[in-house]
Amino acid sequence: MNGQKEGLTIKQVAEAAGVARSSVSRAFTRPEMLSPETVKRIREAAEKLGYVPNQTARALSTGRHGNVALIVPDVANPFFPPLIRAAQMEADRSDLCVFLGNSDEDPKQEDKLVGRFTGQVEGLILASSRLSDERIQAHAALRPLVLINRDVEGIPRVLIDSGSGVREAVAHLAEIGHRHIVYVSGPTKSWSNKQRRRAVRMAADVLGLKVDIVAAAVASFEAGREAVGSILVTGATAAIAFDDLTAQGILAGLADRGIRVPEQFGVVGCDDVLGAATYPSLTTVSNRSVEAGKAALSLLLELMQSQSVRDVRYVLDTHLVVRNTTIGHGE
Amino acid sequence: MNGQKEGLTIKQVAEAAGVARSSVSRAFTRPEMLSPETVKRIREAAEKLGYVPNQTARALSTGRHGNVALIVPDVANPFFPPLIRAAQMEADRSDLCVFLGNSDEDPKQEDKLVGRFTGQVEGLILASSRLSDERIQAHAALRPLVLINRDVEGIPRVLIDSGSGVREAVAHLAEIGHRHIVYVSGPTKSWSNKQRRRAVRMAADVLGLKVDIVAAAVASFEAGREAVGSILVTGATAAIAFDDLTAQGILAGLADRGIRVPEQFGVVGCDDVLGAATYPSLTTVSNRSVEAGKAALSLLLELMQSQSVRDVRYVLDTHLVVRNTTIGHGE
DNA sequence: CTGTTAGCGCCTTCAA
DNA sequence: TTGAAGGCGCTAACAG
Repeated sequence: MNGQKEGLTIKQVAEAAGVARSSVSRAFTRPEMLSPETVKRIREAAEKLGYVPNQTARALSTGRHGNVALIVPDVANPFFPPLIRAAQMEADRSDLCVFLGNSDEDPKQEDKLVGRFTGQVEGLILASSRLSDERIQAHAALRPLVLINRDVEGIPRVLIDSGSGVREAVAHLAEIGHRHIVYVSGPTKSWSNKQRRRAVRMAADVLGLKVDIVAAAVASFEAGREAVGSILVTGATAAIAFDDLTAQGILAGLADRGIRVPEQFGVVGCDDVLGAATYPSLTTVSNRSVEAGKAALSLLLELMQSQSVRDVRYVLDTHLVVRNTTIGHGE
Repeated sequence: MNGQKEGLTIKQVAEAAGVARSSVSRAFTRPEMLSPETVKRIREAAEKLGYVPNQTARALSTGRHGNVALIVPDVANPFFPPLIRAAQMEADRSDLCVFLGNSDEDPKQEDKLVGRFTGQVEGLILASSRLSDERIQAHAALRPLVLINRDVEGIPRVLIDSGSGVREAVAHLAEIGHRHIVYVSGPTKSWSNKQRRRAVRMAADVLGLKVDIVAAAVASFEAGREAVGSILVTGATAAIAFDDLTAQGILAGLADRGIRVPEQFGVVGCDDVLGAATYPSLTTVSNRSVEAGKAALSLLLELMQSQSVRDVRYVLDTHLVVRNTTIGHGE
């Protein structure tokens, strides 16, 4: 079974089955146009020979390749793999092959990849694109194109709203008695960081909590650990970190000073990248990246079918996942 | 710039430049066959029109697609993203597009993916393949094929030898005073698991350590946590886990029981998937997955060029990364 | 150096 | 329902 062979074409199958080449073609693409028995005969002959239709020839003739491309800034950033996987699985259900591109956070590289893919795909997904609005629009004019976490008017997009989860986090902290918290910010230019910081500010205002901002130059374990000094001098009793990695760093810095979590200090991460796989397990904001990947691919499929370029803006809200860095086991 | 257009072929470029279609083709694929000025003229005409060669047509005619495929069991398994990224970057240097496949740990699915890709790629890489030797050999007969972490004779392969790092781990534990350790095993059918278990056994024998094997049904945080009971009854004072996730689970289970790490019990992980980003940071065995991805792609490139099917077996050794779950900060 | 001429393997009108 | 023929866009001999 599945003994594919080289250089095997419809021609040999046609001869073996005693039909014309066009019938062989139809037996695979439009069996309803042929009598059931002819289809059967052809399929059997094909099977016996180990014939497999040549995708490339098919694509050249129809313009349909059955391929899509997904480009991300960094495959190794733990935020993306689940998203990639979800998109993959969804593509699989439609028998599509997916090209993966790694832009390395570089607009030039991303542009190059799009160009390289565009000739052999029916559509693309750009996740957290680093491209300018203009370039995105230019590419979208050529092929169906869906954006993830990038808000360009007129281009179908899937947005993860971390604001909703962050607001829940603030409410949760208020509820368990915190009156003064700090937000440990990430990259200042990041869209997500701005969104999160603003959400913390607004929610804290509404609930009458005092909030300070502490900057962690970059989003990393070490940055979080080093920020602990600044965090503690504010007098706050809990911190919401830009992401989980930073939060883990804060946990380490706290442990260095013998401060117990969650009894003496509460910590909340963002993106739920570690799951429950740390100890103590991190209270964090869910990321919905799986849904985002799946939704983006579904959207792309729709786009590919009906060329109508509707202006879709699909927003996924997030929620707080309470684990053990804000409330102890017993409560 | 880069204003690609649909339905633009060599024909229009040929007319615009006043040459034959074959010259246009040559201007792009073999400029050295044309006079420099002709090349220039053609290229300018192409540029002005926004012409981009059609990859599909080219592939049909030459049999070369410029695509490769990489199939992994689970994109979201943190072991793979760095590997994928490395392969990607390497492919990029040769202007290759890479298809990514997720077999979902399922041989059938993997076989399906290979079949779907095989028609439009020049070669494939199978990472931790779940396929039978026979299927792998069948596929390798059709196209250049490189294996990662799978040892099939006659098929070029890149192997990460966790054995060397595991031996270092055992030596390290012996050196800091442990006399009785346990290996917490992962999936029994896994090649890596067998390799690691054997390495522990052998190294322990050589050093005169007592070693017990405790099975964690699957490799996961929860499995590790639940294994702690069985671990403790053996009387061992340290554990080497199949992977980092399991090790984290063990850490959690130990903490549940108030057992301090590393003072009362030592823990070593495998694969260095978390980096130093946990607290206490995990002593573990490096994974070399980046090198593996890069090497696999280089190997594939060689294979694709010289059809000589040499029996390459490229082994990457690993090393122990000592952090804080075996030795405290002070030492 | 450059033009002419066949295909690559398949799909798809158009007739029969 | 089936066959014949042309073409998708490009490359690769073969001439000139």
